[in-house]
Formats: sequence, structure tokens, C-alpha cells
Amino acid sequence: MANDAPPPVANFIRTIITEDLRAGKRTRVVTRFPPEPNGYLHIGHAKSICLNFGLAREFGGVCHLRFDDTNPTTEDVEYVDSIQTDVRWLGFDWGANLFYASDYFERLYEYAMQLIKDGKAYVDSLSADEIRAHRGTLTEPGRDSPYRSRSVEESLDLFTRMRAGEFADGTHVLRAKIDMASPNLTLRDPTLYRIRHASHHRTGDRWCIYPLYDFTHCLSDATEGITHSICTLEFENNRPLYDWVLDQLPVPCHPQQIEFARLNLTYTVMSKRKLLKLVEGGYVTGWDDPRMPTISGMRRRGYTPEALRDFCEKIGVAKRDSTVDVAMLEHSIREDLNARAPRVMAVLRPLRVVLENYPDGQVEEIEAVNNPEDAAAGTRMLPFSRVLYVERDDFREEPPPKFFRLAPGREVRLRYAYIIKCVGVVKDASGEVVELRCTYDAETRSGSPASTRKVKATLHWVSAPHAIDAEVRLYDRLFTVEDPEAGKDGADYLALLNPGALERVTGTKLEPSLAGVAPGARYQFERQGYFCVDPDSRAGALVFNRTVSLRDTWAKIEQAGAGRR
RNA sequence: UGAGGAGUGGGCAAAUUGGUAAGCCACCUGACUCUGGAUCAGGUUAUUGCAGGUUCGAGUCCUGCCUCCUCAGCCA
Repeated sequence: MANDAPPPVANFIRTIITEDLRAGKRTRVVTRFPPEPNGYLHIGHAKSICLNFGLAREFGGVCHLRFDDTNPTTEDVEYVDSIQTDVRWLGFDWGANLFYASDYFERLYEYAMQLIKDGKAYVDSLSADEIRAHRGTLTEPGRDSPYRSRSVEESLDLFTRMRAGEFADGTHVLRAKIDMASPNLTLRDPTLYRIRHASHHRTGDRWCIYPLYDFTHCLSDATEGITHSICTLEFENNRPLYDWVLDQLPVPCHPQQIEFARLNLTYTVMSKRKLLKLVEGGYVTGWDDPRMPTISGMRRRGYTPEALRDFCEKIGVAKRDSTVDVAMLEHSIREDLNARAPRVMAVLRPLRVVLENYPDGQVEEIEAVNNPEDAAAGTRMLPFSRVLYVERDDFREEPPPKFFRLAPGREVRLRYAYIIKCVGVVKDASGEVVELRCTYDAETRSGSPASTRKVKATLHWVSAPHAIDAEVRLYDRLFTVEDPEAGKDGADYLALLNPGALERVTGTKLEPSLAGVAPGARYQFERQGYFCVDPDSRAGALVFNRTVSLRDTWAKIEQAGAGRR
């Protein structure tokens, strides 16, 4: 269970609940997270999960997990399984409070029958098109269906036969009898039930009529004794209907619906429909592709539940549409991993270095700190030898201003080891640098008394004969623009996918202590970023994902310089 | 041009409910540093959508206006 939460940030929902409790309007807090099992959860859901489970915990209440599974044609057990995995992974526990709207189908049916008997619902036999035509527009009232005045007996009979399977899809629906002239379109005799001869992932073929959201959700909430039914802004228009249904029926309680703004993040999309398309269209490798804003994708990428929870707390909760800078998310994961991830040496793009004055065949054991932020993490030994690899980016034949790293004639320190000096550059026929000839200063080994000399840079390195190979996958933002959905209807978002969002780097050289690490393990590759072992890893063929890079001041300087030129 | 919502620095988001604009992210300095990381110290961005009004005093109250979002599925 998550219990490391920082002091809560004030938000309007906490204020409402606090006031309800104080005034005696409520005596306890029961919330619910009600996903439809038609897709994988994403970071936007994480906000809702943290809100609902977080509020329940904060006020000593409970939070239910309830699947809103009323549309058999789009839902699947694959999704109900993944959702449970994700919520649990995020650190929340619904205890025995796992529910399905489909478990309430019989009760919902009885409620519907009651509504018909009370003259508050009727079976309409108009086609979908006709119903639409009768609905009116935003500025014009709708017209009553000719079937609206059907007798209670006839509606009862028809509804019973709908359930019995006597009619084809689309031939009849059950509608609430409210007001076809209401300025709120959701109140213009909303459809409550439709016929769907489809098999449901839980109820199989027992039903061929399925209740719609507006009828199901409020009654499920009331059935479970929910006190605060928290949902997103687009349901604001539906609140009067939520209340209407509950007001017509003998329900055990009347939960309060409260709406908040859903999460939007820069450089990604957050609609299940769009994410599904990325998966089905093969634009990504699956729901858990590390480029995806899904919980499973982020988990695979190396995000921690702690970081996600911290992020959700930091962004706050309000009623205004907003888009959070992805930098905020990156801050949360860096903060968490900085404190916990063991440091390790990994050279992504190796450049061979030969220490001309280092004895051939000699190998020293060098002690390295596992995590400077955590003394308890201890130290480990690294082999050091005459031939090493350093990062290609750490060498410039013609160093630009403010470049502190290696260049001909320059000295740098090799982390935990010696200060070396570049005395020669070896190039191949095409002029590319393939090797650096360097000398080392034997007096400067880390920890030795004579090692106080300062140099401007410290490089990570790996001993060539001891290094192990790995593939490293570097991820960048999924889209090239901040708001991929900005175009009308977000139609063209696929054209905005970032082709550089995934870069596979092979031939990466790692320190030997990494041999045999298990999928999921997280490390900081010194000076580069946080990485985790991908499940694609095989013995002798490790694959790492870059979760997030380290803050990179040099990259900023270099970029600013490029901009000036 | 119907109804319902929302407008606070570059991005999020508070403001004890009329008392003189928190915090986080980002950005910029400087210190420190065997990660150009982390940390520490400091700094720049706000006439709170606009215009009036009430008041000793308004982000908070009143009036008018502007902008943005949601709703015309037998999706949720």
C-alpha cells in the first residue's frame, strides 16, 4: 500500500469531502474507480486511481474497483486482467471490493421494470436514425416519439420480450420519459437499454439486452453505497440525469457526482481510441510499448509506482482543462530513481582507448560507489586494464568552447580510476576516429594521496576485455509536437508521430557486474540516465530501456550555441 | 445565436472564504562536486480574461462583456 505520500495539496474535492463530513452530510467515504475493460489503463487513469484510492485512504474509507462492463462488443477479459494488474502495481488495494456492473444486470432489469410501471420509461420502436431526427438540436427542442404514449402494459410486454430475445438488434430500445424539450440534451428521453445479441465476457449469452452508462453507473454507485462518485468533466452534462434516475427509484443512497479535469500530457495522446489505433496499426509494439503513456508501457520503460503517485499528487486536481508539461513527470521519476538506483558504468557508443604506458596484461580492481545518495548501497569492484572504452561523445578532435571533456592534449579523469591524457588519435581510411592513444598518470588513482589534482571532467569507462555487450533502447517523446490533437478532431495525429521516439543502440559495452541481471532491474548509467532491464533480455543478450536521461547541462549549452550560430 | 462548465506568471496549482498573490515544474545565476548528475544558496516571469461598480481594502462580492471546453451514440 502506498504510504509515502507527501503532505496533500489542497484541492476542491478534498474540500467538499471535508465539509460533507463536518456537516454530517456523510459519515464515511466510499469512492470507486470504474474503468470500462475496453483498453489498457494510461497515466490519465493513474490520476483518477490515485485520487479515488487516495481520498478513501486519507479519510479512512474504502475505494471499490468496479468494471463498467455494459458494452460486450468492445470489452474483453484481457483488459480486465491488465487493469487489475496495473492498479495493484500502482500500489492500491480494493480488498474484497471488486465489482462488475454486469453483476447488477438482474437488479438493473428490475429497476427498469419499475420505471416502466411508474410510467417513467417506455419502449421506443423508432430506428436509431429516427430517434436522432426526433432529438432536435442544441438550439431546437426535440419531438416526442410516437411510441412515447404507449401504454405501460405494452411497454412492459415489449421489454420482457426484448429480454427474451424475440427481437433483432436495433428494433426497440427502452427510454426514460423525461423531457424532449429539455435544454440539456441528455435529458431528452435518454436510451436506457438496447438490444445486442452479443456474448459478454462474463455473462456469456445470458443477456441480449444491455443497459447504457447513464442508467448503469448511478445505480451501481447507489447499490455499492458510494458516497462521492468522482468522474471527469465531460460527464458534467450527465449529472442531472444521474440524479434523476436515482430520484425515481427506491435506491439505498444517493451518491454525489463530482467532476474534475482529466489529465493531458504534452507530446502524447491520452484517448483510448487513439492509443488502440497505435497498437492495432503497428505504430508501436503493443500496449506495453515503452513509448506509450499506458501504465504497462511506463512500467516496462522503468517508471516506478512511487514516481507515478508522486506525479499525480503534484499535478493537483481542478476543474479547468489543462495540459501538464511532461517535464513534470520526468522530474518525479528522476527524483525517485536518484535516491534508489544503483550506479553502473555503461558506454553506449564505445570509442576504444589504449593507455600506452599501462602494462600490457595488467588488471587492477577499482572500487566504485554503488550509490552516492545511499551509503548503505555499498561499493563494488571494477576491472581496469590497458584497453578501455569511453563514450564517443566525450571526445572532440576540435573541442568547442565550454567543452570540458577529452580532446587531443587534454586530461580528464576516468571515474574512480586515473587521470589520462590524450596523446594521439587513430583514424580509419574514411577519416573517422577509431581509437584514442592516451597515457595515464599512475599517481592519480582515486583515493590515493596524490590524487588531489583537479581536472575539468570525469568520464565513465569500461575495461574492453571485461566488458559485456548489450542492446540499449533510447526513447524520446512519442510525438513531435506538444499537442498532437490540436488539429481539428485530432485527425492527423498519426502524421505527427516522432520517428525518432525509439532508437536501438547495439554494441553497447557494460561493466561485467551487469551480467545476469533480471528484467525489471533499474540502474543509473553514470552520467547518462536511468535504465531498466527489458523483458526481451536473454542470457548473454541483455536489453536495456532508457527510462529517462539525466539532466544534461552540457546538452543545453551546446544547443544554445547551435541556436546562436 | 440552447444548456452546463472554466479563465491566477512559460506549464500545473493554492489562497484560512473581502485583508493586500503559496508551492511544484521549467528557466537563469552562484557555491560545491571524481556523475556538466545530485545537493545548497539566490534570482526572473502575475496590474489574478477584459471593463466598470461596491468597499478603508476585491483573485475572492455586484454588473456587463470576451475567450475556451462539454453535450445532438442504441459509447463510456
